Amino acid sequence: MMMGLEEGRGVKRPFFTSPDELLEEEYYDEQLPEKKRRLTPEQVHLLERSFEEENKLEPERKTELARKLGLQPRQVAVWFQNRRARWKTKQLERDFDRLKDSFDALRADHDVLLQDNHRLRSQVASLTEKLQEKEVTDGAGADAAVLPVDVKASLADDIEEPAAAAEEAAFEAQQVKSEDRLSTGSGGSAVVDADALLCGRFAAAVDSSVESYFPGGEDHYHDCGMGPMNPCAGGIQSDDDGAGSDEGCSYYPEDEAAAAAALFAGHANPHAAEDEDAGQISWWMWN
DNA sequence: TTGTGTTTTATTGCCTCC
DNA sequence: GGAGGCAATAAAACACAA
Repeated sequence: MMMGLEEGRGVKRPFFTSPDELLEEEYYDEQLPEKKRRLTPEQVHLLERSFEEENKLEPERKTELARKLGLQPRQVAVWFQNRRARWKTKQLERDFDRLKDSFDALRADHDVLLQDNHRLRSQVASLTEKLQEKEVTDGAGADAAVLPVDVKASLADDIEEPAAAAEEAAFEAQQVKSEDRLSTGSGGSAVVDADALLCGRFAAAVDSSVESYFPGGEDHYHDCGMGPMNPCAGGIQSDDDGAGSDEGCSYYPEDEAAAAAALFAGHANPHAAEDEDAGQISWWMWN
């Protein structure tokens, strides 16, 4: 069915003929329609420059470019379509890397705070033990002068409660406090508050991160980098230019942003963070 | 040389906007 | 309803290791 060039014409044409040659020989008009041909470096360069200026193609610009390049207007349109798709793919990879870095940093922060939590619990247990020994040696009634009864009861509860239950309480506290993270909280132990605070920080960081990655507006795709040299993206460069000039924005629509935020918010739960190796984080982040 | 993976060009079908 | 955009996909061209 598919006939090769050599079979069809007897001559194998080099792929990188110049635009002039293409024009002179009415190259594409004469070619077998089913054979794909790569564009010349000059053609690609001009197309890239045009894409940097504006990634969408008005009809006049399309015909003008096609005339300059010796291509069919349809080919120019297809090139722009594919170029937008490549740009979007790269942007997706950059967004993923940024979010992963943010998550890794927050997880490290969380781990440090969990260690602090554990250390402080040990201190509380040790001090309470000493207090109880002192009660025994000093006799009944002396403890009233050392600590109020309700404080001692609270401490004892904290010590006796299993770690998992304490963290559950921390998560619940976080849910309550997440709406007012910066207020000076009271009620509940400082240890638990620290954990809850972390959850709040995580959620706040995710909130701001997601907000920055998925900025508001009806059309992020066009607002961030897909438009003509917008300041957010810092301009669009060709892939050959290497690093992303079009970093810093996402093309995610709002519903996808919300989904990503929801996934992150799920990990404001310390249990989820601890179990993440087998949990949804690993699924989302590394699959 | 050949097998395989990647990139590029092009098509198709669906969707949205005017 | 037509034009144009996008996602998914096919297929040719290319790169490269064995």
